Amino acid sequence: MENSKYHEIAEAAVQLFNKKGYHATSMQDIADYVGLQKGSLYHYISSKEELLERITSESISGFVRELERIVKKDISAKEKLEQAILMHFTRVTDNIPMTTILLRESFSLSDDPHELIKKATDHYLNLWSQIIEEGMKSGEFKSGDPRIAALTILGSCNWAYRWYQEGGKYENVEIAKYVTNMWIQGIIFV
Amino acid sequence: MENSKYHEIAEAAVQLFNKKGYHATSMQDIADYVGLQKGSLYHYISSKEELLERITSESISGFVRELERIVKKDISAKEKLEQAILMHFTRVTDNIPMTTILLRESFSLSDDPHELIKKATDHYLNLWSQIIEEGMKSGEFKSGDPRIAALTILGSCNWAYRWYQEGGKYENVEIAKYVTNMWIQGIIFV
Amino acid sequence: MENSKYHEIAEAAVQLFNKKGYHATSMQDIADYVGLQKGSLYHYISSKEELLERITSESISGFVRELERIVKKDISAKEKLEQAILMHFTRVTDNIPMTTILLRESFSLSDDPHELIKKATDHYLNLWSQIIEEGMKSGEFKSGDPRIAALTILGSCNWAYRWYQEGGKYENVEIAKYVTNMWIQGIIFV
Amino acid sequence: MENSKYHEIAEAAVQLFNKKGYHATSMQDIADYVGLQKGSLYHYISSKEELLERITSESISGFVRELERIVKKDISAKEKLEQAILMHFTRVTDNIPMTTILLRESFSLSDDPHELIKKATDHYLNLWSQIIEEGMKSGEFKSGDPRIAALTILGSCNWAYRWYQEGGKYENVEIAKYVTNMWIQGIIFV
DNA sequence: CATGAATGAGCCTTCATTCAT
DNA sequence: TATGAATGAAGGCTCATTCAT
Repeated sequence: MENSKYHEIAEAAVQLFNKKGYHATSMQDIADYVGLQKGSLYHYISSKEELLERITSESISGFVRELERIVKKDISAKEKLEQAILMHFTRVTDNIPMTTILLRESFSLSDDPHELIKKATDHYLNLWSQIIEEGMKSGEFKSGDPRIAALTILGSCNWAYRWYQEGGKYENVEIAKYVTNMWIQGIIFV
Repeated sequence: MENSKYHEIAEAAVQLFNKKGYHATSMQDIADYVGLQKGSLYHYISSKEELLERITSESISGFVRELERIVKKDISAKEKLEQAILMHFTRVTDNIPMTTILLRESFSLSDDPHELIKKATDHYLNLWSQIIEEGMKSGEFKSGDPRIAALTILGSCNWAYRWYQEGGKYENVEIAKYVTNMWIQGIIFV
Repeated sequence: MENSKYHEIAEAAVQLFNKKGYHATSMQDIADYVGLQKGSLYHYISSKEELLERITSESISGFVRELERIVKKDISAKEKLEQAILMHFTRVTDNIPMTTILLRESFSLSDDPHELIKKATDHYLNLWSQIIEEGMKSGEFKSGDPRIAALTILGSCNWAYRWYQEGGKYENVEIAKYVTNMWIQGIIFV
Repeated sequence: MENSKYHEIAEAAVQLFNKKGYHATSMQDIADYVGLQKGSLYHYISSKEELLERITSESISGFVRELERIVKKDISAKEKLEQAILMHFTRVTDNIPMTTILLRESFSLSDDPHELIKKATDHYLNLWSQIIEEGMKSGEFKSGDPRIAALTILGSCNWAYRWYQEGGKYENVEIAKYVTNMWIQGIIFV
């Protein structure tokens, strides 16, 4: 209850950073959005960059948390990959504004916080690679470079932050399944 | 020879926009990079935004030009798709700075030039969809939504602007072939 | 009390625009005058031009307001003309800086605010013409073109912004009466 | 013939200073007008201000020259005044751009050249005052302050630079005569 | 808590002028 | 003469942040 004002501000930042970009959003914009004077924002946050830090780190943490859960499961690599793609794609598309900020704006962080995001992202990538490597070793997947495979799959899902629109022809889960299928079986008929 | 100063400036912009981002790059930065006073830049360009316009539109034009060449060829849809992926991936990775600016900064353009980029991008996407639709109709490809397939494949290649590094373990062409393979045949053993 | 800073700024602008001209006055000059940083001025105004707009429109409004009062009176055209000349001349000379800005700088406004000033000025001229036409119709005044007569009389008074100096040989009201007399009776002995 | 380029430049300055104002006119504007590069202008002039100096001093000189001719004539003060008003009004209206610059922009000159214009203007005013004083002494004119009378008459004529338009209802000479009449006889029926 | 005045650094851009060619 | 590259100072304005009230 007490933090509610902070969350209003963070939500304003999410919406505005998403829409206009981090640099193009002013503290004035945020203050207007929540109905405060811009000086008052500093009772809740310590800087504009802190907002970006929190948004991006919350965003990446969510991805990591979910993937860790999947990795730990006692299922085949193929099933893990299916679930990972499904999770990642729906998470991107369920939360376009935050994901957009994570993917497009985190490089605007200054060195230290940027490093934190990069580390989390790296960890996330490692979890992906692990799944794929597991499948390659077990013979489920064709052999190849697990890291590059992971990056490629991730890229294909991440990109959705640029094109997916709610209320379009398909639900995001449908698309997620389609994408999963493309990855698992390829696009060509055997 | 005569335009050389303009090209120096444009090149400086490419490097700096890539490294620091469009908003975080000042005209002073560009001037320092080329060894002029910042006022002097305006003999060669009319505004900072014009630089961004030129860089992004040159970048997208290159992709379009190459893809149009492929689309026109008298080869199977599968071959077109292979060539398209190869072309797109290598173009992204051969020219990381420009592609980064196209993909990350073009949304900082103001409305009119932004619209131009969006139109060109749309056209590019249509060409991709066309190839895929062709393959679906001919029975080469599994049926599905061509546009979503195109966006997914594109995303997987675009993302390389974030992770590909020259001088790494593999040449970009090798990776491009690997990615093509994953898309064509899937990641799973039959 | 609360607006006092805005008024200080406006007053500074009046003094400086009068003395140096609108273009030759910088925001720095104004800031120095009121003892603020130039960026701080923008808490009170939205642009340099806005200052000019307000000054000029306030100035012309005063003239219009006073003349409307005179026009409505139930007195002869001759008396109205006398009062109008007296009012206009003393208003010009009581407030040289503002009038100077109105007369010398309003053409520096951009199109839309300039149009507003021109409309108000036109209205003011029409009121003058009305008085004169009235006198011509009633036979008080020699017949002629009322608009040109009005412009000529106005010019003779306006010009005082260039030469009248407080503390000179005569009070402005004395001069105003003299000017009125010249207009009413001419300069020649009958 | 050789000076023709200089005169082109001066003419461009007259047109542009009149239309946009001295400060709002750039050397680039002038260069464009005459079809040179702005650097090339400096083969003909030494500075932007010099242009303003020449234009204003040429303008005031013309007025002085003409009035001196009138003052020297062996005619009555009344006739001199009539001729002076006619001359001044037609000169203003025959050459609106130059007169506009003289009347509106000469205060933008820096101290020394400004002083020259002020001296010439003062001399011009003295000639007017002389005529009027002569008439007052001879009993032709009502007695009063000759300088103030002169300034008032001048103002009424000068103002025409703001409102007179060629091709309007009346020729400027007609208006000049009307103005003369108003001054000589007053606006009221006896 | 909230305000809003104030800061000070920085931004993009303009411009009169100079000068080597 | 004419060019056009280059300067360097200045201009109006924005903005994240601070702080007394």
